[in-house]
Amino acid sequence: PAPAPAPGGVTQPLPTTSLYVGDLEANVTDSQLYELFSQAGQVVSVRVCRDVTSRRSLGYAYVNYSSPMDAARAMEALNFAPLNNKPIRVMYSNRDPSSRRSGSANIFIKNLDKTIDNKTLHDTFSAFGAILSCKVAMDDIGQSKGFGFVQYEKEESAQSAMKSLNGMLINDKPVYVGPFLRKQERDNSFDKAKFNNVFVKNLSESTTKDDLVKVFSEYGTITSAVVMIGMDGKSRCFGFVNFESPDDAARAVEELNGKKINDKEWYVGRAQKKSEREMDLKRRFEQSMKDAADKYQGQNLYLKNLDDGITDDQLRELFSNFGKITSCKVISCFAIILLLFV
DNA sequence: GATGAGCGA
Repeated sequence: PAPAPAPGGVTQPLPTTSLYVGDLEANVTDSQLYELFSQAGQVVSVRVCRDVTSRRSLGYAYVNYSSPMDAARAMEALNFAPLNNKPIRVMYSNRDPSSRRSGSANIFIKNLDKTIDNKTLHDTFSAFGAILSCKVAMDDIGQSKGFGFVQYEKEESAQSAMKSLNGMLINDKPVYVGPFLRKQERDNSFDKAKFNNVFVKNLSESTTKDDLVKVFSEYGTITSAVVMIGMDGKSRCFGFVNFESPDDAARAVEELNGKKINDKEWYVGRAQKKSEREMDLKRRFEQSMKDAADKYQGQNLYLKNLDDGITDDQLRELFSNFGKITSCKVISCFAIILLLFV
């Protein structure tokens, strides 16, 4: 039996004769495990852990040897061996849950070639230090999903694996190797993502670049500011302000968004990258196409690839000879208008 | 494109 967690955060040496066997298929039995693990040496005991009342398998087991050599041999030989067609995962038993909880030295790998299996992943990543646990994510028929996980014993192994392998070609595919993050942590880090460039819209037509500079420089040093101007030379009533410091940009957004200036309620937010903006526009466009198709099937025309400066009125005039127009709207200056004929 | 599961008698 493994020792209980040591008090006071003292690190216990790993017990070298007790193995934890995880990822068990639900029907795997003690005797199957006994038979398999006996190949590596004299097994002292085997137990599939089960729910106390339902007796259903919890999907993991312990296998104990008397000789550390046998246990080591079993780890090496039987890790990822299939039982009931599912690869088992073998590690030393460690009853101290702290490293599991902290998730330290845990890395994530994606864009893996589908031919890379558990063993290959293990062999590739064990060059950087001792691995506690490793696996390729598989679908229900045992095909690689193209990503996987490695948890090292030591943080420095994880760091050097990330540094050395991120972006490297494995079987001709450049792999991503980065820290493992739970979904929530990923979402949070996106929220806190730093930005310098601020987008401001709903400006009054008379608001100039100098006005923007005046207002925004309250919050920090500005490296550039612009009010976007249409073909007609008039303000398009939006602009961008770039800050030297992301903290200042965040503060400006925080304090200026929704503020009334010259009778206009400004929208102030993080400026989207071009790709983000295009995605957004595309989504909105597809939605408005759907809505319009539902409402006015057969009566509307769609135009795309319009010049930025085209207005509702210009289009209405252009199409007016062909019938009565009930509505004519440029949905986004970048792509689309929708015309409705009766 | 993708971010598991996980420690007993």
